[in-house]
Amino acid sequence: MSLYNTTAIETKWLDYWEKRELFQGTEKTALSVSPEDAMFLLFAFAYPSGQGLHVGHVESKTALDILARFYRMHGKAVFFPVGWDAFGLPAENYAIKTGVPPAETTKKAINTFRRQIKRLAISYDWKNEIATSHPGYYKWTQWLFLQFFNQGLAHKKPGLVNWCPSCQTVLANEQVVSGLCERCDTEVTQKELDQWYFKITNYTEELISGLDKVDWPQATKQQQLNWIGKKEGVIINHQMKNSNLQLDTFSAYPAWLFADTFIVIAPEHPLVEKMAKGTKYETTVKNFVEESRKLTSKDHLENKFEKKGVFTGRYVNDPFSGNDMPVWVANFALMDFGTGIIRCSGHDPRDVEFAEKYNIPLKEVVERIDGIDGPVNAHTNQGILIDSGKFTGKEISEELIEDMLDWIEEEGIGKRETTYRLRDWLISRQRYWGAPIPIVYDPEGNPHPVKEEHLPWKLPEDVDFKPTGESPLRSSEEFIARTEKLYGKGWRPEFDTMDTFVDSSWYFFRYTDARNEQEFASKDQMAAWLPVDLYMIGPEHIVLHLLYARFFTKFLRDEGYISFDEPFSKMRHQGMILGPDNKKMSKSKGNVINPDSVIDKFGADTLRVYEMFMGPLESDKPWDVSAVAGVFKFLNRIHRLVITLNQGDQRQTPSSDVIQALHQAIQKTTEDIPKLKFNTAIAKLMECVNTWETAAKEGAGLDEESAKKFIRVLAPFAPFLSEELHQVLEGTAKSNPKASVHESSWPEFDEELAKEDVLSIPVQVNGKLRAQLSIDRVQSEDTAFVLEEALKNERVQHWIGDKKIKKQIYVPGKIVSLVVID
RNA sequence: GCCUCGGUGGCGGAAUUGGUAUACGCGACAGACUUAAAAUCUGUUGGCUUCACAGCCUUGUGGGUUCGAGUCCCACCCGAGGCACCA
Repeated sequence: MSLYNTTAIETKWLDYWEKRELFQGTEKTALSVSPEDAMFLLFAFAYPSGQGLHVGHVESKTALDILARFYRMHGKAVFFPVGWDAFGLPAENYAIKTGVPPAETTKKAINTFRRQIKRLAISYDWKNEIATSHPGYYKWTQWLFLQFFNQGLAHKKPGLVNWCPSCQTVLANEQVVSGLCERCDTEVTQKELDQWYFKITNYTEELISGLDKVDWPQATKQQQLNWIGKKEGVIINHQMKNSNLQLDTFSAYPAWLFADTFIVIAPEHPLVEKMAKGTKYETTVKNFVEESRKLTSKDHLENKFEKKGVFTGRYVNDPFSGNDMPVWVANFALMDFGTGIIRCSGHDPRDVEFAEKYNIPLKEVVERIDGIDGPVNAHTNQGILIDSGKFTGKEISEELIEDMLDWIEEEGIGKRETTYRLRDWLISRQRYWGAPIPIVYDPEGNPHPVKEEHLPWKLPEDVDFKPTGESPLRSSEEFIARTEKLYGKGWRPEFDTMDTFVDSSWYFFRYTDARNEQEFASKDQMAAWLPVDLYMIGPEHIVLHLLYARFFTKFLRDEGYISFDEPFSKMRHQGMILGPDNKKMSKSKGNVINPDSVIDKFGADTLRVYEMFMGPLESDKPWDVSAVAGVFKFLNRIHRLVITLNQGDQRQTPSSDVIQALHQAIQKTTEDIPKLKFNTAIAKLMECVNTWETAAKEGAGLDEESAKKFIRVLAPFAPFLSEELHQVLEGTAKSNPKASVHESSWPEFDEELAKEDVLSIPVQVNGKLRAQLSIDRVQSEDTAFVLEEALKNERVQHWIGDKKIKKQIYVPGKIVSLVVID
């Protein structure tokens, strides 16, 4: 038996769909249906890398494509757009090496992706395609920047920033991973620079509470919360002796405040220099600060267990004990947590380690009640307070802590405070291939927004790509001349470009109205489609992109453009597809599977069905070369069954078995597809084919009408084969093709036909399975009858013997359970 | 250390949310067709005991609840990911 010709079928129907412009230009279709029938399916748009499509892209794109086709067959309006996160470093780095402009490389890469995606029959709406590097797109990225600027949410400030010496640019906190640059793994250093920031921290509380409104994986929500890092505690004010300086400390464990005996301050803290000035410790302190500034974040991590510090020569008054507390500069105090200053006690193992090293006296104020040795710490924070002023003798509890905080506030010693890990978003990048920040400076150096009529504020082309540590745009004569011509002599443009995460924070708005030249998107179009019904995104984008996109959404709501406040109602992540060796695919390991070569060998349908059949969408799964061939076999069996059905005069009268299998398959796919459980849906289709094949051998396979239903259910998974078979059955495959199978409607299933006629009811005696009863479905409702049948059963009788039946249970249609006693 | 998700045959995985554990696929073994191989087709396939009928065991480990637990509860072990000198 020969195999069907995948290439011939696929080119034929691809061509036909393209001519028909199937599912293209769908942006207005939401207007003709009720809002709940408008589905916006969003794939996290990709960076068009020179490597082309990999099998991981295929998985998530296919999953969404199946949903798109499924919902269209249900008469819903589906919006399934495509675009490119086209600005970014790889194209620029390539330009540095070869001199080829990023615009060219990017265009080429997009063309490759487009060809590969079309081959897969992903039913994207190509008429609404976008690319962030297109002036028609970044004009609005810049316009949005100006809205933030006008509202005071984009501002320039000096500060210590993360600097990647290899990429020659600053990085956001989010782009530094364990002290290394997220992209190139170079050690990140600190640098003092004037940079642009977005005030995402204005929305911190809302970024937390909004998570309750969305259907996202729990782990994703948790990671966002970790990143925001909310922590409640108390700020205590301290007056410095012989000085007008005041030190504020942050404490998350107020029960120990009476135990604190000394204070440490972070080396980067601006007060360090001031307090040491004029004391005999000035030089020691200065040297220590210098030394720690030189450390990269990675050094810092590697030295993490060695605590170092120096005394500043200063004391503060302790509002709790009334004693003097020495102030130390220490490397374990972090500038970006709390206030950068800590009160230290014998209850924190870290403080203890430091104090013992430098012989600083320690104190404890909690008497343990759990009988364990050693001081009470953060994990065993219970016991009775001793030597704690008016709180002595009280047991630590939530109420006690509230009382202490009330007292602290009444006494004016300090006040309740919540700190966050989240910082404002640094968006300046000293790179070429990004959207220019639309700001110009007057001769005095004051920033002014670029006028709206000058947008898009175009990225100049006459630049030198070689990295110098300064923005490449500085080398553009055209850029400077343009600014002077439009704004006056002595004016100069901002030379930095925006972080590419700015581009991707609003692309889903643009999709809804991609060709609008008057607005970033019209309110009507956004209201018609948004929020996104399902967002499919890799787990690697959980923190950065999602946080930023949510921030943009909340801002645009406050500006009155939209009325919702969370952009992605439902989100799911695809798992990673691993190499056959169960390891992450990588060129160096030589375990990369190329989707093009799989298509060449087995066709796009096999690739799609295999990837959906591998296992649950969200889990990581290894590639199995022979299982791919198994899927191809499955599709060939379908092809054979349908082709022989249409040949000769062997008209089949389907057996009840095969009709039942068909209705079960329709039912299962109807239920599983919206739940993204594609693997079990396909398993059911396979079972149906198994039954069909057996029945067909006896002349009792599916009739033509039933076969057509099967093909329609198969269509979202295997769009090419199902189109071919659909047109074969319509008699239109060779010439004059008719309406596509993908325009047909989803078949209904008959629940009665899907049910088994005779049920096999298991009987348990004392919890052990002892017999199977065959009961007619109608009779299975009759409890008395089934129990009687069970007791009559020979095997059941054998296990009961002459023992007494204590209890008998029948769960209709499921199981009989008998309990006997000796 | 904290948070999250997991642990089921040789492998990928299924199990209607407390009701026949191992669906479906891969692999393996045996057979048919063939000079032979490939392809295709047919059977068998969790473990142990048994000539067989059949019985016992089995969802990381140990307890518990229940007529009944992969599923619920408690304790622990292992793996993956995230956060972390976080006061």
